[in-house]
Amino acid sequence: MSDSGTAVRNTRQRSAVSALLAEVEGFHSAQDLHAMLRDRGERVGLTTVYRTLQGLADAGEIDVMRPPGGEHLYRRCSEGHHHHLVCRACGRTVEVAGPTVETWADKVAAQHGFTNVSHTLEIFGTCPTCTP
Amino acid sequence: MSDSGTAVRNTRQRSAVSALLAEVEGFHSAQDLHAMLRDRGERVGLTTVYRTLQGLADAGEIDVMRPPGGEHLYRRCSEGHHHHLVCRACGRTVEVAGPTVETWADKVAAQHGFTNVSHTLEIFGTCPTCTP
DNA sequence: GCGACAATGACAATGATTGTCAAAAACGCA
DNA sequence: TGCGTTTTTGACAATCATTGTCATTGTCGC
Repeated sequence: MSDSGTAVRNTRQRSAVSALLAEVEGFHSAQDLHAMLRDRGERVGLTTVYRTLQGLADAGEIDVMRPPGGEHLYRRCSEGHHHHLVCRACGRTVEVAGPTVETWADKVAAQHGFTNVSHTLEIFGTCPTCTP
Repeated sequence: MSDSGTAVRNTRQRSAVSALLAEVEGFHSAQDLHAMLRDRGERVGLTTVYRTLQGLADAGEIDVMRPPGGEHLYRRCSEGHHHHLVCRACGRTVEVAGPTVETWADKVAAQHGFTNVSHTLEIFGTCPTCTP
């Protein structure tokens, strides 16, 4: 389940998506990224964008967020595990690291005998700029 | 935005959904709940189930979880704020309270000047029963 | 009891995501 | 380097939960 025969091939489309993610900031939906690629002149199918993003997410190279609004948002993010603080009004995103939370989550899970633990955490609020 | 003229009326359908949620255990999707209501002989439209669940969620009477699989899951849960530890294999759910996390989230948000803060946290793992 | 007004519900619409499958491209190997 | 195998691509259809619509119905204040 880790690196059996599945040889991942290096294609122009995959590179294009990776390159784009390396340049843009903030979260973007798959459709959003697809549109940007087309603006750049890169011809990549929407289906391929979805699949590439899924692959990158599986590989841990990008982060997926599911805001309570609808679409999945993808973002290339810094190494290691961290979480996001998102402004409800303007969408501004701050990356926050939370060793406290990591420890707590692992501890709680262990207390209940859970193994192979992962977790997701998003914090939503109104940022200073958007506060009246 | 809190309790202006919007008078919430007490209807048979709303009671039915509430009553059902009070009896069933674990998380259920809207469609799931709708099917259960029909089995019970309660005639409630799917649209109404969705709207009622939304209302209850807004009022904080039920909890919404968005598992990485698709549908929203609703559950009547204990008072106060808490989170969930979910088994990837069997779906068993454990309610966990995390004062540590609440504090941490609020603190981090405050540090960045965010107000009106809320957060979502789910922990996924494999429960003891499902561990080989 | 009556009237205003929110709630209901059948149905259509939306819209993101996934499935399909033939054609094209990439990589391993000789 | 050339060839064959195998993955990948991409246009389109399909899926499916959720939301919008709007005429009708039921509630609640008075």
